Amino acid sequence: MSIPSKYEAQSVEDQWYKYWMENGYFHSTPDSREPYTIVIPPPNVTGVLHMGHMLNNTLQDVLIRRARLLGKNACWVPGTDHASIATEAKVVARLKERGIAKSEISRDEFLEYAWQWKNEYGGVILEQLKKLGCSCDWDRTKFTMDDDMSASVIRIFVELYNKGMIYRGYRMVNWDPEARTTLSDEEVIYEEQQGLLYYISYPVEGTDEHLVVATTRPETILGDTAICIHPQDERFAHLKGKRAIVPICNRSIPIIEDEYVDLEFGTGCLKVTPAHDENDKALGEKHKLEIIDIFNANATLNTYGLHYEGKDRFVVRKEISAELKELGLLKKTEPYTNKVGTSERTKAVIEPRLSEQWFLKMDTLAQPAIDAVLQTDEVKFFPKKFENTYRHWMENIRDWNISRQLWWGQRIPAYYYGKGSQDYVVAEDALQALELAREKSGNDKLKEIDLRQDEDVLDTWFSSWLWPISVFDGILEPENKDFKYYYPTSDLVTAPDILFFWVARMIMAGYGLKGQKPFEHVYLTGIVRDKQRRKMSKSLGNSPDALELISHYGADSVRVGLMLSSAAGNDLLFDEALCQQGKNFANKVWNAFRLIQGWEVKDIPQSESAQLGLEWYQAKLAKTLSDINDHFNKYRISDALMSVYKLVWDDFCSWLLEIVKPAYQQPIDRKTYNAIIKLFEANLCILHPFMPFLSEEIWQRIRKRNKDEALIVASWPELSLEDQELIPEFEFATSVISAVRNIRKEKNLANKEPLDLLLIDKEKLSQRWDVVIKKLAHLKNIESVGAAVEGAVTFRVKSNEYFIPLEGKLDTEAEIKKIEEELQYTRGFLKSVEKKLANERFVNNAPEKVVALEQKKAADALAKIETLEKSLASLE
RNA sequence: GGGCUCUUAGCUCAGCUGGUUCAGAGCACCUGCCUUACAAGCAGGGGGUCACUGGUUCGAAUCCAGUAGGGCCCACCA
Repeated sequence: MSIPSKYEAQSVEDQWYKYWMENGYFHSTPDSREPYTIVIPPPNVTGVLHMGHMLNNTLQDVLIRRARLLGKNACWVPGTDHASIATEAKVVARLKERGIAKSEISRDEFLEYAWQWKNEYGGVILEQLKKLGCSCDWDRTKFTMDDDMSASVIRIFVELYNKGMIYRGYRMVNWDPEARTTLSDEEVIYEEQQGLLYYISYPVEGTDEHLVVATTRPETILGDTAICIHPQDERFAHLKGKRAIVPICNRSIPIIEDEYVDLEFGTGCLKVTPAHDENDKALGEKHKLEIIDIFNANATLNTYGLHYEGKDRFVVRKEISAELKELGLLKKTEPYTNKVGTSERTKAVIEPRLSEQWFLKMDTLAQPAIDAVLQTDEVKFFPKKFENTYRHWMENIRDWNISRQLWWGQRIPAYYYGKGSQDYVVAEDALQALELAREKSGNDKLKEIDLRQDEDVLDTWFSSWLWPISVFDGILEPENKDFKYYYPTSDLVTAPDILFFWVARMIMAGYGLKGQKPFEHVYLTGIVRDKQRRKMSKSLGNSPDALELISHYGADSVRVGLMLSSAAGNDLLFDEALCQQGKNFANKVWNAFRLIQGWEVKDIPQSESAQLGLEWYQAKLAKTLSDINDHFNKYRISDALMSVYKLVWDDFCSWLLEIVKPAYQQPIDRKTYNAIIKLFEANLCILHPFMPFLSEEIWQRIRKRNKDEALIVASWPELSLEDQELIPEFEFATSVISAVRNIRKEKNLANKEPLDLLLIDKEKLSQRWDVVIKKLAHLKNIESVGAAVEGAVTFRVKSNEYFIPLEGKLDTEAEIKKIEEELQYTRGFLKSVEKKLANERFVNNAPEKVVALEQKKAADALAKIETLEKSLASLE
């Protein structure tokens, strides 16, 4: 049977995924084992796999696969998010393509379209995760708008309302005129924008004076209801109590005084537009000003816009400034950069708008969530630095606007029965609502038809914040087996940009609703960027197609590429070369398999070198394994991978296999062979979380397996840390080997030309390594001698001096030079050490151990100098 | 404006409570090799005043202060 010399990922990956699925290895049910649970950060149901998902989900899969190998009951719950605003926007756009406007159809019709669309295209991303190798428990797949999930959301809304934590408020909110909905503060992104500061002149009533006001938004003058000056501002003192005329609409407005005004900024005069600015609204309330809202929902002007009615705010900005200029009321403009709020989803410029919305009180929810992270450490962040960010936000938290003027989502379960502002009830369904309404109104004759349910839906995050609870049905059935077993979950892996949106809120929900943390560890990934540090995004077009990468390099290689440079919390500068590195590694492992697979096994005695090599590798594996476990415990995933990488490539392939490898066409002894297979299996097991397909493929082929055996459910190796002294011994041996190789290269000697190695052995190191050195350095013979050998090339490892007799090829001058250089360095080194030791304060203050070490350094250096001087003498 | 954080080899990063695991790793680079597991490879090698300036200390990449320059988060100055 011939095995291809290149590993072909494409031909095996799908097959193994299918095999794992068919055997139910991803599926988890409660049992006596310790649970290990991850809930996926649910991607948008209409989303497609991008690099961020790949990073994020590879990390989760690495963790979940390792937990499975460690014998835990690993459960990774997948699912998708309904993403109300994003999905609704997509559905609206699609309807538009078909010539249907949202305004023309009913809510029910719209929802029907939306569901249809969701069912057709939704969940593509989950299929893509399978290509990546994600071992999710697909039987548990959830969608945030599944019936039970929605029912959970509604129940929590009612519960919180009844506790008085949810209230309605007429507030200034962030209005997205494109999506025509409000947004929470977190969904607004402030961007620096180059704009203009317009200086507009307002005539003062009854005088021929003018007041000049600086504004970035001239179109809002039509909503002005006051001009504000600073009470101490002498420039305007004479205008106190007077009124000004708003240009164009010629409305008379009061000139008010307030210390809020910054004397230094602009002209020291502020126009007040309570309907369109948070601060102005506050001023308006304080001074009892009229509120004039000049905008429609889509940010065109309404009737207050006069001749601008129906025109967009930005169009009006241009036109109105032109008109003002014509009227001679636009004194000047100057360039000005300010931060403009934009919608995270639609990128539209946010319009502050006054409206009736639902809010969730956050202060009581926040406190236990702050304590859990910062006091009790019940929830731990990796990396820790995000705890500061978290604290900052949590301590300044504001009430959460949870209503959205959309249709796609959980409809707010508030039912109105009358015209009064308090004529409503909140209930899980219409029937209960009716009962409550009758009670509250005292009107027994109310019928279901008299009830009008609130038109708004809930913010998407109002369902996601329940995710770790609701996926296990912990809200509707709090005592169910799954919830009690899997909750709280173990690890959460997510990007830091949703720390507030999601992570913080889940922690609040966990404590607030269940009195328990939702997860123990939060691993915050970096953001995937391109080589120029730009965030990878669809619009920039700098993001490679995830599936193309997989089909080109294989899922394992892409996973390795991502994991190699993904220190927690550090941005990942993605470069396809990383995938190539992964692919090279896959091939390396594959070829190790090919080598071993090709050996003929015979019952012959084991060689000394093989035995020694195996003992050493055992020790090395144990050490590396403990390093790897330590890395995992600290969530240093890329370090863990690098340790595996070096273990397999350097220690296993480059050293061990070379040590035990039989000569060409020679058989290998059974004992060594069996040991190698076992060690290879251990390597594959450690490698499996990172490269599940390749490792399973080789593991299954390397020896005969029963039907119910699979690497995915094998056991993580456990090794004792004995015989660790073999490691430094081996390092000594490899130094000798490298030195010989070096001389071969310098002297241009063929690799396999047998050489003699003589040495003056001062290190008292066990000579048992000679067999290994002999084999790997291609030596005829290793022999101890009493004195320096003439006519030989020399090198030193620690205090040992080695000679390779090379008559004819010896360049005495070069040899002398080499020794002199080494001598010079060693003397310099000795001098610095002696200087340190001569320093009384050092000797008196430094710990004994450190002083002893320095003394040893000095002694070693002295010995080496002596050796070098002797060699030099013999050459000259 | 407030808070947090970073600056170590060409690139990406390790270096925990100051002292031989202190100057490291991977990649890239350079030089030999198509040596029957692997050229997606093997062997060898060259790269760094640890951002700058002071301080503490017997001793600083590591602790402290300041300077310069990045990054992130928060914040309503028109």
